[in-house]
Order: sequence, then C-alpha cells, then structure tokens
Amino acid sequence: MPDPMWRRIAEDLRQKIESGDLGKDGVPLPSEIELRDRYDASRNTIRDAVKWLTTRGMVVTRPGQGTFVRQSIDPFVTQLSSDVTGVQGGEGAAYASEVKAGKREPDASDPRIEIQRASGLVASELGLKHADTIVSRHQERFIDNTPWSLQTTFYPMRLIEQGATRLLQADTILPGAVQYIEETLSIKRAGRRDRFNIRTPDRRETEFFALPDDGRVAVVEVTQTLYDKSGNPFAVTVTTYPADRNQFVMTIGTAPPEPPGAA
Amino acid sequence: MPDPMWRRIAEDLRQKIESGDLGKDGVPLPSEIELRDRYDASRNTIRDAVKWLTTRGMVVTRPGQGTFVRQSIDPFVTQLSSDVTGVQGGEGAAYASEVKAGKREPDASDPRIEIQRASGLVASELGLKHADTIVSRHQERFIDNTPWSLQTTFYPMRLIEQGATRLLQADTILPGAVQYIEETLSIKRAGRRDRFNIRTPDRRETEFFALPDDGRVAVVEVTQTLYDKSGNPFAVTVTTYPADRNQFVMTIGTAPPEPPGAA
DNA sequence: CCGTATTTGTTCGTATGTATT
DNA sequence: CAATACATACGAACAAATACG
Repeated sequence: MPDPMWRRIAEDLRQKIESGDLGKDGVPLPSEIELRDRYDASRNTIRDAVKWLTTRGMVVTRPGQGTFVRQSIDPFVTQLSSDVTGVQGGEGAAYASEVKAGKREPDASDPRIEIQRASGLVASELGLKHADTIVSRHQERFIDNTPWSLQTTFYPMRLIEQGATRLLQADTILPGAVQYIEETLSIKRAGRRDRFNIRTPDRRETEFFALPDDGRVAVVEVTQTLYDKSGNPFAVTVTTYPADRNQFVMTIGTAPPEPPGAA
Repeated sequence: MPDPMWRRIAEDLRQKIESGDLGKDGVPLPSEIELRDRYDASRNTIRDAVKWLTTRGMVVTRPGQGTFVRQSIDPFVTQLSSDVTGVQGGEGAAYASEVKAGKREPDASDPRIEIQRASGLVASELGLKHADTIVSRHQERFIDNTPWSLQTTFYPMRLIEQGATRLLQADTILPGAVQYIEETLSIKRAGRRDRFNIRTPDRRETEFFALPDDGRVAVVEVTQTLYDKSGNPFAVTVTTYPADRNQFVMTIGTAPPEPPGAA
C-alpha cells in the first residue's frame, strides 16, 4: 500500500524545506493554489499536507498572509535543578537561571492576583479541604519578547494570615515569592515534587502562545509542589510551556557543563 | 465571531463524553453518518470535530469499526529519581520501580543488538568522534500488555573491548545492563543528565504505539546520559513514550509519598 | 479610509478506497 | 460476498484576515 497522496506531498515539502530549497526561516511557501497546480492535487489535499508540516512545527500558517518556513528555531532550554532550593520558576530575576546562558532576555508581566476556593488538584496538592481559601498569582512570561510560559502559583490563605501579606500585592516580588515567604515566616523549603504532563492547550494557552486552534501542538504542564521540613506543602506552581519550542534538562551529580548545541 | 461549527460540535461531544452520556470507556460513538444527521452538518465537519477529540485522547477511531470513547485512562506514572543511581530505565526488573505501585505489570522484549557508527546526537553525547563504533540495544516495553515505551541504549565499543562482552548478547541483562558494566569494569555512575523533548512520532513509533498517523499525538523523548566519576559519558539511553498516557514525576528532598490519585 | 486582490479557514456535497464484521 | 465504518480525494463556494493601491 503506497502512502496517501497528502502524505507523499508532505514528505516532499519536508525534504525541500530541510534542504533549503524552499528558502530559509520566514520565507513564504507557495500559496495553496499554486501548490495545488504544482502537485496536481486538490486544495484540500494540499491543506492536509501543510497541516502535517505545521504539526511538526516546520511551517506556520497565518490567515490572509500565507504559510511560512520555520527552520529549526533553537529551543528554550529549561534547567530543572536537582537541588531542593533550585528555582523552577521564581517570579523575579531568579528564574533567569532557567534560561540557557546566552543572549536570551527573559521578562514577565505583573502578576494577576486572585482569591479563590481550592478545587481538585490544588486542594489535593496543598493538602487542603475542598473550598478552603487560597491566593493565586498568575504571570505571563516571555523570552526575547516571544511568549514563553504561563505560570500560576497557589498559596494557602494561612500564609497571609501569618503575615506574608505581600503575596497580595500585584507586583513582582524580588527576588522571588518563595524566598519572601521563607524570610517572613521562617518556612524553609525541604522538599519538592515536579510533575510533568503533556496535554493539548486550552483556549487561553492557544491564544497566548499563538498555537493552531485544533490542538495539534501540545503544551507541557509542570506542576511543582514545595514542602517544608515537616513535609507539609505550602505552595503549588503550575507552569505551561508550548511543546514546540522548549526542552527540559535535569542534571544530577557529577556531569560536565551543557555541551554546545546538543539536541 | 462564534466558534466554527466543527468546534461547537466537538465541545458538545466532549461534554457528553465527560458526563458519561455517550457511555463509558470502550463504547462506540454514533457513526459519522449518524452524527452528520444528528448535528445537521456535513460528514467532513463531523470528522473535523472527531479529529479534535482524538487529538485530546478522548476517543480513538478504528477504520472499519468505529470511534470509541476513551475515558480518562489512568496514566502511567514514571518516577524520575533524583538520585544518581536511580533507574530511569533499566533493562531488567529494576525498571519496575518506574511504574507506579499497583497491579501494573511491566514487560519487555528481548533486546535487538546492533553495531553502528555513532552519528550526530549519540556521538556528541558520548563524546565520540563521528563514525566511531558503538553498540546499541533496543527494546520494546509494555505495561499490562499495552505498548508503553521504546528504548535504545548506546554504548561506546570500548566498553566491550574492555571486557563487557555480555552487552552483545541478545537477551535481557538482569538486574540491568548498567549495573553489569559497573560490576564488570568498575565504572561507577557519578552523574546523570536527562533531557526531555516533545516531538511528533516517527513511523516506527506511530505503528508501535498505534497513534494516529498525522502526528496529532506527541511522544516524549527522554535522553539520559550517564557519567563516571571523571565526568566521562559511558552510556546514552533514549526512551520514547506516547504523550497521551504518561506522566513523569520527580521528587527531591523531603516530600510525602505520592498522594493517592493525584493528577 | 475604502475597495480590491490575495491567502487561508470553513463548510458543503460527492465519489471511491480500505478495513472489519 | 455484502454491509458498515472510517480514510482519502476531488471540486466548489463563501467567509475572514491581511496587504496594498
């Protein structure tokens, strides 16, 4: 059984993109009409082929404009420290260490603060009863002005009652909200659990990251729970990254520094 | 602008699946023809809606049979130990610890051994020159008889020359190939680097995991490099998991044991 | 600012192929 | 072999986004 036509066309375009025959990053592909004529196929078949390329992140299509080559963007590399105190996503300058050394410029919006009732996942991670009160701080984070991640951290209300009132202020806490809690309430991080999930983006993520709206490009959701030395959780951070431009690295023990351009 | 029709239909089906109105796991959806009549749309529009559900892993479609509900399969949870010696993917019984405690039954094929020349990624991870000789051991791994992961480990040929000849035998090394190397050559793991990538499946993966062939469901590729105490790499393991049925957890420091059914 | 051309997105209808029962 | 279900492919029309004179 030969491959279907859309697939053969897709492979042909893939080869032409990888070899550079269709131009470098940012160059528009021929329009669907032109590809239809060139491959002697219907426009729908061409669209299936192009869709396959977008799923692979090799092209992006923009309504009204065209389809553009997207050659091997270097991925953002997020270092997941194996240290308990290692940042996975501080609010302030701290999280710069997540980004691979280089000229990448991280940036973040001011946090949006909400007072909510704990539901499902958050309640269970924080060891709270359903509908206990929590505070959430949500930020949009960028690298080089391109959308990089969405992050929300949830704290039990008791932290505020105990004096960490700064958590309610809608500006970035430097050098990091967790450090602020440590200093204010003498709570020390003694443990951490990171949970990785791959899933399709929701509407908010689709819009913010400018992903195709049929969920072809996945997001990585990292849920990090912090524990004090008695093993009680005191913060949960949920961060989502688009899967097509991120890589995660965890180094443990004695290992040489990151190789140059390792995949 | 209201959502397109395929999207509204998809949301409606999603709600009906989640609420159980369309039956539990394994129950067939109405056929495309019936859905076409029921929603007063064309069959193509119905297919767009169903495709969105398959991307989300909520249904599976099988040619000639139908489309079947796939309600919240419990994900396989892979523990990524933060310990240097922690297994991420031993060959033998060792990797059972990756699988969440329970009645899950891991199993693996006998390894397929190949002698190759190091290319790109493997050469750079192992610190070899391009075209140096390496040995690869490839396994298919299952949980409860369903395809779970594909794993290939690459070793530099010098390990065999130094006496680890068992690496060339095509059967499972118990309790693990790395442990065998440690014992035979007195090489100790002193460091580890795990690299996470999300990408679309290749043909082999699409077939083995029975994923849709247009790449809608991603795979997670974990590349683990092991270092001895001088910081020299001596093994690289590449494992791929289908993203729609796996979750990864890393625990560091003092943290309570895994909560019951945490997401 | 407006209208027009171009490009992708949505929706329809139809025909035929392939897999399964 | 026939019936049923999904997969592929074609052609057509209109909508929405964008670019440009």
